Amino acid sequence: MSKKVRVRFAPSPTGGLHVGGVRTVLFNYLFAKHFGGDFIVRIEDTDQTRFVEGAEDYIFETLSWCGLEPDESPKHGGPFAPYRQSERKENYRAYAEKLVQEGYAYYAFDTAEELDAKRKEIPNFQYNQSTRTQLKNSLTLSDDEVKELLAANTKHVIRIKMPENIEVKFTDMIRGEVSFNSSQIDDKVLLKADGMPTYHLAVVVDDYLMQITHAFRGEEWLPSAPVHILLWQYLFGLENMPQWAHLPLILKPDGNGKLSKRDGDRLGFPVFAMDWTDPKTNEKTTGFKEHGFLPEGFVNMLAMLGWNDGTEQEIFSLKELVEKFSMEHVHKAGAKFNYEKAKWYNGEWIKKLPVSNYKLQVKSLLKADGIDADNNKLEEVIELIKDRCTLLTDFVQQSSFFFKSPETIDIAAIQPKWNEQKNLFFLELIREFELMQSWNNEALENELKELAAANQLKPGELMLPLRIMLVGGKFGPHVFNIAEVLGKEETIKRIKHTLQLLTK
RNA sequence: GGCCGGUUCGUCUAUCGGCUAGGACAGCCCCCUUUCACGGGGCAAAGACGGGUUCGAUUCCCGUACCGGCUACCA
Repeated sequence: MSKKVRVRFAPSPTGGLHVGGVRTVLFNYLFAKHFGGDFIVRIEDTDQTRFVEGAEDYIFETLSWCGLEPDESPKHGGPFAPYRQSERKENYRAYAEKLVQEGYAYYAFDTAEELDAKRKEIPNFQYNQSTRTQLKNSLTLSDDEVKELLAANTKHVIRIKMPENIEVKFTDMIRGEVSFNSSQIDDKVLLKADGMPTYHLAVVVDDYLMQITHAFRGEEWLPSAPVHILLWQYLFGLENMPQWAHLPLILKPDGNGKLSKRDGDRLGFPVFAMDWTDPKTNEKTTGFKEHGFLPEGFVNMLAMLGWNDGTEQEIFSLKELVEKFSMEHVHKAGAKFNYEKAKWYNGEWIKKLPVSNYKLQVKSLLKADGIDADNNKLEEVIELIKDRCTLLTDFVQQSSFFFKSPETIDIAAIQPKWNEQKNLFFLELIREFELMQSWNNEALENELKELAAANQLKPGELMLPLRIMLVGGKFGPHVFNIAEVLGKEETIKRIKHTLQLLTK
C-alpha cells in the first residue's frame, strides 16, 4: 500500500448507535489500525430535518466505551476540519455546478409536491432518462428560461444525468466485481433545494477532500454505488477513488430482515450500544453497556459477526483483532443476531479480565440496588462468583446476600426433611461456631463434619439447609466460602433466624 | 415489479477441487460439584434445487428457487 490508509465512519446524528453501526466502525477501525492508518469520524448531518440533539455526543461516548477512538473527528480535530458536513456546506455547490457545466448534471425545478403527485399518479415513478424529458429542468427548458428561473432564485435541485446504457462496475473488497447498467439508475438529487448536498454528493466530495483510501459501509448502500462511481469518474478520477467494501447486514434473530431497534424491544435484548433517550419522544432504549456488557465482550462478539481469523479461536482482545484482521475472512452473507452467543462472549471476558477492570461498575450496580459494598469485601466476593455471571448485572443477584440478609428464605426447600434432630444439630453448631478461633473455609467445613459424625448425621443432609440459611436459596458458591466472607457474627445470626422460622 | 446481493448443522462459522464436512452457541446425556453455575467428556444436527466442467465438486460455471437490500430534495 503506497498511500497511508485512511478510513472514515460517517454516521448521521439521528439517534442511538445500533450494533450494525458499531460493527461498521469496528471493521473500519481494525482495517485502519492493522495497516497503521487513520480512523476518521465524519458527521453526515446534511439532512437538517432529521437532526437530533445529543446524538453526536452519544456517538463519541459509544466509541470511547468500545475503545475505538478516532484519530480525527469534530471532537478530536484534525487537518481536514471541519468534520461536520453542515459546516462544509460551501464546498459542495461548486462541484455540483461543475457537473452541470460539463453536462453530467442538470438543474431541476420540479417541486417536491409536483413529484409526490407524479408518484401517486404513476406507479414506480422515477426521475430518470425516460421521464426527465417531460419534467421541468434545464434539459427541457431553454437556456433563457433557466437563466431567468435561476436569476429569480427559484428553488431548484441539481440532479445527476445518468448516462444511457453503460456498464458501471467496480471491485468490492468483499464481493469482488459488481456491475450495474446505468439505464436502470435514476437521476439522483446531488444538491438539495436548501443548498445542502445529498449523501451521494457529500460522500464523494468529502472522501476525496479527506483523502480516504478505503470506504466501508453497510450492504444497503450497494445499489447507490454506481452513482458514487460515476461522480468519482466525473469529479476526481477513478484512480483516486477509495476501495469500497460493503459489509454484510446484521439480521433479526427470528424470521429475516435487517435487525432493528424494534426487534430488540420485542425479543428482550439491546440493539443500541448504550442507553439512548430520544429527546423528542422521551422514549428510552437500553443499550448493551447498561445490560451488563463489558466493552471487550461487546467488541469481540461484534467482530465475530461476519469475520473470523481462519482458525477456531473465538476470543479476541481488540489488540489481537487489530493484529489479525484481514478482509479475506470477512463473510459475504448477512448474519442473524444471536443474543445467547453474545452473552457467552461476555461471560468469557468476565472470567478472563482482572476483577479490577469492572469492580467499579459492579459497585455502582449494587449501589443502585441499595447496597453499599466495601471495596475489599467486594473484590473477594466478585472472585468467588464471577464464574457464574455472564452479564455484569448478574453480580447483583449473585452477590447481594453477601452484603445483606436474604429477603426471603426458601424454607420449602428444607422443611420436608426437617426434624428435631437437625434442629438440635444446628443449635449445637451455633455453640461450636461461637467458640471457633480461626474462622475460615476449611475450619468451618471440618467443624460441621465432625459435629455431624458425632450426631450420626450425614453432612449432605446439612449442607443444603445451611446454604438456605445463609443465602436464602439454592445457589451461590461453596457454602463455607460464603460463611467465611460473612464472618462469625453474621453467619450465626442467619442460622438463628432461619431456625426460628422453622420452629414456628 | 425492476435492479443488486446472498444461500454449509436451529444460530455464528471453517473448508480457498480430494470430506469420515471441523469448531462455537443453543439442545440432550454423562462426569465434577453434598446447591446453582463454571469446567471436562459425549450425542444429535448442515452443503437450497437442477444442470454442466472435472478422475473427483460444498468449493468453478449456468439456470431455478428462496431470502435479503435498494428503488426520497433520508442516511
